[in-house]
Amino acid sequence: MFSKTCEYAIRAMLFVAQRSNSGVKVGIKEISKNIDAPEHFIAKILQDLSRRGMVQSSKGPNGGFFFEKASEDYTLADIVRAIDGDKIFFGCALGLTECDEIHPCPLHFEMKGIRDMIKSKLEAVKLGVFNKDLEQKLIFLR
Amino acid sequence: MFSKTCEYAIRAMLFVAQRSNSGVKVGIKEISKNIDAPEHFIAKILQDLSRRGMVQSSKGPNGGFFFEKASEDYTLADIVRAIDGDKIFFGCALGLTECDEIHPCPLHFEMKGIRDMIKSKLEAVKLGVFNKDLEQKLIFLR
DNA sequence: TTAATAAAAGAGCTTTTTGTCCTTTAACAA
DNA sequence: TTGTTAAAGGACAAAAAGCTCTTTTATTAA
Repeated sequence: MFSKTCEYAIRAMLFVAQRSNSGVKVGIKEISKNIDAPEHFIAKILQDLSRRGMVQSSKGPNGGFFFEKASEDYTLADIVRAIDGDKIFFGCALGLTECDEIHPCPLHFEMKGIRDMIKSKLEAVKLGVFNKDLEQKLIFLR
Repeated sequence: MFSKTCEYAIRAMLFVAQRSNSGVKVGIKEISKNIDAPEHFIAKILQDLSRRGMVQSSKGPNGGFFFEKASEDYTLADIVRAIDGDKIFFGCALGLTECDEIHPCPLHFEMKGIRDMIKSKLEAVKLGVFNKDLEQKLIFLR
């Protein structure tokens, strides 16, 4: 469904969101441990998201990744779009380059609804909404 | 959503289904042209599906791929399972190795419904159902 | 102002996926 | 039986995805 990179990205961002909520910055090592993902790899991914302004970072002692208030308004759909593009929302399930209402693949109409559902669900989920459930260990990132 | 291999597989099988319906065997070249896919690559894919008995083939002049009656009862879900496995139906959207009702990832419950929909839709579609629409060019494989 | 810390950046490696090519085997027809 | 056709099989190549390592830069605190 998502690329591995995108899975890591979402898990990392949700983790930073939760910790950032308590006013703390988190380093790569801590993120890596808590979401069970390769350290250097998620470093790259967060670097990328950081350049896009979707997460903030600071270097040096007590540095790490964190969210400014506004950043918590990003949705899962934003992350997916940043990492995987919008193929999952609009691409053809059978890989046709042209696939739409007037030139549909056999699954076009069946899949339309599913894609729309995925899109609207991911667009409805802001990064901060899982903070409490994560803290209470009702849901998990690893 | 599906691997490229799986996209080709579905398109190739739907094409064979339609032609086979008219009692004709189709060669790799013709399939390749009609679904716009690399010749040698889909040869491999069909070889694989043929070994599994999901499509029939014969060598030599007038040889090619075709369906025995029973083969038209295979569903798109069967093809997907044969090529990509059942990750798309049961895997965790965020890539957790353990993700279920008692140890869910943040998206577990949201995604459950979507996965079930995909599964039931693909399981409902037998290979032959598109034959007429394909013939009438209401839907396309390239 | 120096040492320590932690992210940024760049280069490179490994594995998987996708795609190609060549030889072999089976079927058929002349 | 011999030549032609078309799939089967094996080996290999290219590209993308996933992952690692090392150096540089910025920040902080002693």
